Amino acid sequence: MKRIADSTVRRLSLYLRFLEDFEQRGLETISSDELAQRGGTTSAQVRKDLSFFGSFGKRGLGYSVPELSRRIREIIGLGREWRVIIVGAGKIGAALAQYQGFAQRGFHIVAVYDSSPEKIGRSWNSQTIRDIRQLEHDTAREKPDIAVLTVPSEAAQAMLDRIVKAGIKAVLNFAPVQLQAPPDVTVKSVNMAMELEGLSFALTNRD
Amino acid sequence: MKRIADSTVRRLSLYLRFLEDFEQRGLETISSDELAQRGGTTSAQVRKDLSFFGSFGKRGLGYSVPELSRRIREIIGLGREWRVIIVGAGKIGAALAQYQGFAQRGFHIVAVYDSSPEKIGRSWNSQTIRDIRQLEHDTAREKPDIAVLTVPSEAAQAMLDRIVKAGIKAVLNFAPVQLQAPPDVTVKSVNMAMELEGLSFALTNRD
DNA sequence: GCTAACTTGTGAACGAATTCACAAGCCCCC
DNA sequence: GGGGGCTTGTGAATTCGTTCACAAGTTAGC
Repeated sequence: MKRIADSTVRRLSLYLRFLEDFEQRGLETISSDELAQRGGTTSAQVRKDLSFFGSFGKRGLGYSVPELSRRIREIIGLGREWRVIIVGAGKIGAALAQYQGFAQRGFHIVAVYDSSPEKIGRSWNSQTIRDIRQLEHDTAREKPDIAVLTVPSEAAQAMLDRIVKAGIKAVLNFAPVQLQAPPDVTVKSVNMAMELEGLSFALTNRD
Repeated sequence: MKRIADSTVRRLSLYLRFLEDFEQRGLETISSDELAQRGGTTSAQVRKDLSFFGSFGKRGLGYSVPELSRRIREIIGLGREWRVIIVGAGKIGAALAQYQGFAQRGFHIVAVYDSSPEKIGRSWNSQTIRDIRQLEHDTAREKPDIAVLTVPSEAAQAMLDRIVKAGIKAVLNFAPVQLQAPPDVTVKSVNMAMELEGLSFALTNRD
């Protein structure tokens, strides 16, 4: 299959959100233009994005909301449940663990780890915080799909190495550092500091 | 000035982090290639990024770590303190409010707002949570530069409109929705759901 | 069944961002 | 002080992503 741009996948994700909204309101069809307006893009972009995966619309009419919805979910891989572990039970980990949006989309938190003796054993939103030393052992048995990494920057690379070695192929990193991983492991980073600096730049370099 | 790509600014932010690291370790000079390797890019990319703003290096030698560091800080606009307000005192807001990385980079949280009577008045990491109804009044007086938006999705657009009307020109949004703002207002979004779906896509569409 | 009004799907044109490739400059050592 | 070994800065080439533009298909109304 032709390589799909990251930006395309992000937009699909966005379209899906609108489609679910439309679905709930009982709307039957939607045009690429309506989708584009809500997503802040163009109708050509929407059609191009979808065309990488097939042709889902009807000329003259638009797209069937339930069908397109289903198709995008399928493309993104939301048809199944994903098993997620959270590594690092700090403030961000806490916020994530109880964030409802995850479960809704099929991302189920199956374990939470930390290294601090005060935290290990404490209960946390229906999860007991486990000792990080169990990571490899648990992973071999429970086969999580995705690791969310919320440890301090200094520890992030070493922990990623352990996660990779344990066989997990997808990581969402919250530490504000650049991580190195083998090519068969996908790492996405959420870097608030970087976003803030983007704002700083925008405020500083106005015309 | 020529328009600078978003990706360029993000990389500058990244380089700066490495430079600060080098600075602390007392290193004097660094080459574009070393910077590139840590940042997961190429030396040509590094040099091109910098060349938009001037020529800071010495041929044959590389870049002076302290000087380049200073220059990038200047470019990004980190020479001054930015006044930040947090709108929405939920779990994510809490995690952000106590995140030390912000203050280190000159982003100072000057106020936290919420609409819930149980939260208003409570103290929170050296800030008292204020009534959201004060937003316009406070903003006129305290002139914050940046608003961090951590309210539920349903409330996000309406709150953004208020923030914009109050005269704030930069917003960091954590609600997983697409927001509309006038062109003179910069909005950056951190969307964890979207990143997770990116991972789902990557796991699903392996070769 | 024909026409008018729409909307999709997609090659082609365009534009933006990255990579290439090399001249120009600097340092060190002999 | 001249040569060899580096490294920058930058036009040119290339790759990648977006937008244009239009043929082809669909629906509705008459």
